[in-house]
Amino acid sequence: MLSEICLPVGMPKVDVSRLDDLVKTRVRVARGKALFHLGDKADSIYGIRFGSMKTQLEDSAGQVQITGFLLPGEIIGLDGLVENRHVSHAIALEDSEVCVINLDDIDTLSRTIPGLQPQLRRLMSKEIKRSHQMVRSLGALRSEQRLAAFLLNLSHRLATLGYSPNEFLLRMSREEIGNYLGLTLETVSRLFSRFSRDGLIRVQQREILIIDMQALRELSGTDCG
Amino acid sequence: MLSEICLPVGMPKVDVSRLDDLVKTRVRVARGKALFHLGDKADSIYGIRFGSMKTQLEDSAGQVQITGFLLPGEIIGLDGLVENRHVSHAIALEDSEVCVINLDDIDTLSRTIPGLQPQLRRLMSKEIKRSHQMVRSLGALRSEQRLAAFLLNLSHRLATLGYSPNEFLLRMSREEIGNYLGLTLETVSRLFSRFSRDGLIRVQQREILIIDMQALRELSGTDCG
DNA sequence: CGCCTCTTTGATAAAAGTCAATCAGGGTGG
DNA sequence: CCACCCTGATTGACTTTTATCAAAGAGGCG
Repeated sequence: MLSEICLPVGMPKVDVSRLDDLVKTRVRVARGKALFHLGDKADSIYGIRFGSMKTQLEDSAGQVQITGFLLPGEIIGLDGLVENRHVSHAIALEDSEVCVINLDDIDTLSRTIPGLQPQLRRLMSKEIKRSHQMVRSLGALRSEQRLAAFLLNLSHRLATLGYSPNEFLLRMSREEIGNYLGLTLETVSRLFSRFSRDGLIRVQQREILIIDMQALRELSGTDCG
Repeated sequence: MLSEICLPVGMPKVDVSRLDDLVKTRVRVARGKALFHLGDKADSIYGIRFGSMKTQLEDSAGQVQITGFLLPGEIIGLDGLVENRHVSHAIALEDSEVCVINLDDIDTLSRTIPGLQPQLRRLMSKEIKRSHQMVRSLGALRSEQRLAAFLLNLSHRLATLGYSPNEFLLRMSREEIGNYLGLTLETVSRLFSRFSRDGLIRVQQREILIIDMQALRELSGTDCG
């Protein structure tokens, strides 16, 4: 159950009990607080149990680039395993809880659970794929396409979690969306207004109601992303 | 030696001979030809031995987004391990050779070589990190900063390989650079001309001579990227 | 109530894209 | 061997997109 949240894809049932050893620790992170900071020692990765987080890079001048918004079941901290130092900050968008997966424990357990390493590889590969999609979005799409793709992607992930794909609450500000999508907050706001005017969505502050999913898809020029 | 090209970072000497088992196969790829295509079965990753390649996404409309330019010693195919299907194309920019690393072999060998899985994890984490840097470049930097960072990054990687950091040959067209950086080929061309006019570089077709590395660094507003 | 943060909207400016015309090299065939 | 052609690169004129600056509106909370 817990394991399914943290390492969800395709494990045989028998192994699940042993997998629980992996996720001994849970950590709560209050809204606005950091799970880890750039430079922190990274000997674990984290699976979100509930809540939502953002990860962001920060350069020497203090300028920030958000690289992801994470939902329950998704894994955080995969970019810190090069030198075992986190290269980004992970900050909670709302009160959240994560489970801690120690990497040495993975290596130990993987001696008796052959499927474990390929499993972790899949998770890392998925993050690479996601990140490449992000590059595509920023490199090839115009602002309205990016925002449409962003909404569809959120919608899709929320649906996977059993929530409504049509109606949801944004956990991030216009500024954070803009930063993530390489746009200014004003542009994001204007696009929301335009989508609303064109009957694609209803938007009131952070509440989103998707009215015309198909039109959004066509606008985004992509499946999700 | 060969192993160092393919899995280069920090392995104890004793293991090297066994690692050679990993890289039994080498493949040559002629300029313009693909090492693999989107949708191909992905049971291996590839280390570039010599030459250079690009990886690119392609959407249903055929539009392409280049996600990376790869040099010798770098690993290709890490984004295909989710469903064991490649999600990108890998195309040689010049006549190249790669070594093939089978993933099942990694899992088998890792039972006797404990450092192997963490090693692969580092490689994957590095790709995630690189990709996040790319997101930052596309999301937060202006065109001239992106191109400056691109040149510095190439310079740095070539220096690591023992080549001159100041003088090198671009293996990709203006169009490919533009695609990669989210710019048009005209913008890339204009920027090269401007950098040249401002005395930062000398450029003749695809030959690049970096004259003022420090100024490029300041322009890019970053260390490398 | 009033302050504070977030959001919306407008006017204007800057950045980068588009369209179009040359220009330069490299290779091919006469 | 040289002219020509084809691809890739440069440059210019103009347009579109998006950012910037500024002001006002909406909620939420002390």
